[in-house]
Amino acid sequence: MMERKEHLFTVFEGLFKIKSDCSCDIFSGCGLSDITVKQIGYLKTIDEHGEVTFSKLAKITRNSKPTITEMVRKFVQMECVYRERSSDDGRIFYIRLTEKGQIIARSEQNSLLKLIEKMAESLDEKDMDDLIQILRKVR
Amino acid sequence: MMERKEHLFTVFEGLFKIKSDCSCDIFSGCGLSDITVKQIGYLKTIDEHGEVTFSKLAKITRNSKPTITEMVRKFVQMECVYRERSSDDGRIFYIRLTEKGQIIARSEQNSLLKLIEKMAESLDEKDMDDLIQILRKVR
DNA sequence: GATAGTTAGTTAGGTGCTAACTAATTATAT
DNA sequence: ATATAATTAGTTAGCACCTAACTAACTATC
Repeated sequence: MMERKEHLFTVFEGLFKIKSDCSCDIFSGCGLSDITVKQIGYLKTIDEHGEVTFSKLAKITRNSKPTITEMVRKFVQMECVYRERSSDDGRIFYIRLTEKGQIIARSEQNSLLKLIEKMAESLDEKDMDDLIQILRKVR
Repeated sequence: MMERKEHLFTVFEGLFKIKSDCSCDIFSGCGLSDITVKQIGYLKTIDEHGEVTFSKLAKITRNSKPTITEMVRKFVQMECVYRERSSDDGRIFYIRLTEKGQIIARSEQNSLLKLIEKMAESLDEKDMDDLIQILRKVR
């Protein structure tokens, strides 16, 4: 039993490594190797709330409006977001993710997808079905 | 095939979540919920090099000695390391990990181990063997 | 004299704040 | 309908704190 655990450990260690490498590739592919965890978190928040204004983001993240202004300025500079003026209210700007911003915001899913792709390349359909059946039992 | 990938995605998403939660538990269990990625990295470096002095750590990490002094001061404060004076040379201090420091340094392995334990609880021996056989094919 | 580690002072960048402001909208009075 | 007061959206300026790192100078030890 101990040996099985060791083998499992080794095998999963490898999987986690692959995913981590995919993640790094995503960031450096976007020219953002040193983006911070906080910044990624904020991009995810913007992604999760489709229609987000400065005031709304300030409320969601519990930050002040000037903080959001500065953050968005940086993201614009990094080409992760852009401002879109509302047609209904001349004061309002929506914060929109660029293509790059979306990639970063979804880096977690994207790197996991890459891992799944890699697995699909190496495994046949039976293997995958078995894998799904087995792993479904883990809570 | 697409459906299999989706199922795999879902199942692995769950596994990654479990591991991530284990990781967070480890840090907050040590009273270090807000330890930085850099700090964890340095503790790992200290862990990997058994016998490490200030000069050596400065060399390994490509930092200046005062930087190491300050970093170690913080880690001492966080109760992650302690200084051990060399008996051979009064100038030399070894940087040693405390129990807590070791836990943090090995948080990656520890959280993965917790995940493996959790899996061992849910799976019988055949399942585990199958799992190992299947996942071994992934490169 | 050379080396191990420390202290003093500094810089850069991330993260966040308050106070004050402009521009735009809404509410109210006439 | 128009004018004015009040409110709201977002910005600018200045500041604070933190992490991470540096150089210069120093003390202790070999």
